[in-house]
Amino acid sequence: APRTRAYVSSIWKQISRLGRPSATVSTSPTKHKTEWDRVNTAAQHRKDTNSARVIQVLPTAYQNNRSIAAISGVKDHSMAHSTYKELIKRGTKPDTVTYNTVIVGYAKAGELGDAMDLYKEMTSAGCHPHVNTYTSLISAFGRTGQWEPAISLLRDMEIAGVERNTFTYNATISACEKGNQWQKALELFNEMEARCIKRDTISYYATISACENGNQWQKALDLFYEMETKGITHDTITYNATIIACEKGNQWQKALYLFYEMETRGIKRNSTTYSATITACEKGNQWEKALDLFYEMEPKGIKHDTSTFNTIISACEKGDQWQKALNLFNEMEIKGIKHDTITYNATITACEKGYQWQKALDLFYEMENRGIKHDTITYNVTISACEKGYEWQKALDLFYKMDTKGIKRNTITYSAAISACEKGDQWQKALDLFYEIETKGMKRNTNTYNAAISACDKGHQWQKALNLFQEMETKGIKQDTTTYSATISACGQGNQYKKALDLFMEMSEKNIPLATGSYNAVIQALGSDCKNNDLIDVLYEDMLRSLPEFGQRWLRVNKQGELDLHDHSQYMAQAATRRLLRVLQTQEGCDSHEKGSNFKCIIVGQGNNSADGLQLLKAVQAQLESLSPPIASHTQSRNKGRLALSKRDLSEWLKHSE
DNA sequence: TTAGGGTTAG
Repeated sequence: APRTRAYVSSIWKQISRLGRPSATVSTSPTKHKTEWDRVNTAAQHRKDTNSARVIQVLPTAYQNNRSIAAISGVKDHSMAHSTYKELIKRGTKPDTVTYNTVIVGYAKAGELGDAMDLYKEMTSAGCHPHVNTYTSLISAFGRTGQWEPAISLLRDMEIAGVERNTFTYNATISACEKGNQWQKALELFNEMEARCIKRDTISYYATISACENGNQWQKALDLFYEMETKGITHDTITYNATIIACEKGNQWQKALYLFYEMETRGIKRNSTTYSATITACEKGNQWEKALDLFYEMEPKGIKHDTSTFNTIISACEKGDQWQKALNLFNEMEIKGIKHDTITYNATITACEKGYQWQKALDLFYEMENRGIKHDTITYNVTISACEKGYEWQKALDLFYKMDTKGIKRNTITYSAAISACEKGDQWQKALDLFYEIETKGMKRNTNTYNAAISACDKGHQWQKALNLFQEMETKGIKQDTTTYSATISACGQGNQYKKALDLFMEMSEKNIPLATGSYNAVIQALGSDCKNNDLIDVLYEDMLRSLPEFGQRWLRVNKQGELDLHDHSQYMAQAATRRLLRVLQTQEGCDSHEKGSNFKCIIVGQGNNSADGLQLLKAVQAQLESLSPPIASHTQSRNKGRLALSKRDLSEWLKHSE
């Protein structure tokens, strides 16, 4: 750079020799698009319109090239570009060096169309591009993820007989990495060895990164350890890339291992290292570890900035720690670290997950006041937050506001809005939005279908739900647990218990994981339709076996005398109540009159699957009263979620049923 | 006289 600066000043001296331009001319470069223009203006300023003298400033191709290079190295490329154009207009013939220089200038500026035009012109003019010119072109394509032209340039070199070196290959591998072509990257990496081209740290780095992008953490790790055997030194960046590969592959322990290895090997950790490791912990549900790492940074002299805060806020969000996320958000304020769109998005997401729609909305509007830009993600998560809070109209307002604000919607936006309609019992509106997706040139995915099916379920449109379900199959869209649960539930609403049961059985056949919702849906369908309690009880037992967290609740029945019916639907709660009575009947180590005496209450708090807790409470109470002899029950005034059974009635019933 | 390759994060 100092050398180039010297060229510039020498050119400037040449220009000045013709008469120093006035201050107004020299200090306002924006007025002059080219150096040529500047010289001309200077000449005119002196009332010297003898263009021949002006041309003398840059008379030969040699000097032209120096000038272009100097300008493109020190100033901006657009200036080199226009200087070049000006020279060509004046009849200067470009030579190999001119071409190379200008192409590189274009490539650096990302003007790939111009660069390639010149590249073709150069080749047809019989001038050969230099290795470095190729490399810079490949690199420029790579930066925009265009791996195909990058590779084709590499092949062009072979045809033109231009020797390829480590730099060229590195740039091409990097292009494949950016273009998500990990196999191609690996091929090129192997090709280097076959052609005896030395691989260096960057070759490894670029290939590891490509594997990381392609979710090939194992390959990335292999390459990382291969470096050691080949005597290529690791540095902070290769460690970072490998940690990121482990993070993406959900290998948080491996990421952490590499993180600690850096310390023992004396390799400096920077904020990227911390951020990547924190993200790895976040993915492994280790938000506490993530926080430890975060607070370890400052004592180690690594400053927190917006990015590291963004990472840790996101980790707290993933760990369902919305309050911690908000605290960190406020800590930034105190420390004077700027919030950006990502900070807000992560914090809003934390609030959304914590069902804090009001806070989410506050943050959304705070952004407007502070001039921080909203983007698609901001809208998506805020819409979701409103949806979760049953504020479906607010959600739709935001959805439409995107139009006026010129913010693009994506499939996620639509899914969120459809879910909001579902919450507001607007199934027609939900379907309208669902069909709008394709007309806007976007693709529907599992989530959009799930949202639409759920809306149909809520709107008692079982036939429509089933149609959508089948449409997924014909279109090859993956059906997941939610898809099945929602469709089963819709079938239940439409008194199609056979269909519901078929779908439920199909889940196991297709290895689709069963969740509470799936059991809830099928039991609900059976309960409301055929009322086959034996079958329901079998399914309930099956659930206790396959979902251990539910099985564990039953241990509390004996230990604490409580039965927790959270997340139970109405008929599932009744199945649980029947099971409770059976359990109490067979309680061991008790005299018959003691059976059930330790039992305190049934917890009928509002579960996710009970739209209102009272419904569940009433169902269980009615069931107990329908027994013979009936069992009376009552809630405590301070906690409506706990239903206590009359001790006398229970003991009476147990005696009676012996 | 010219010219090249490397970091994450919602």
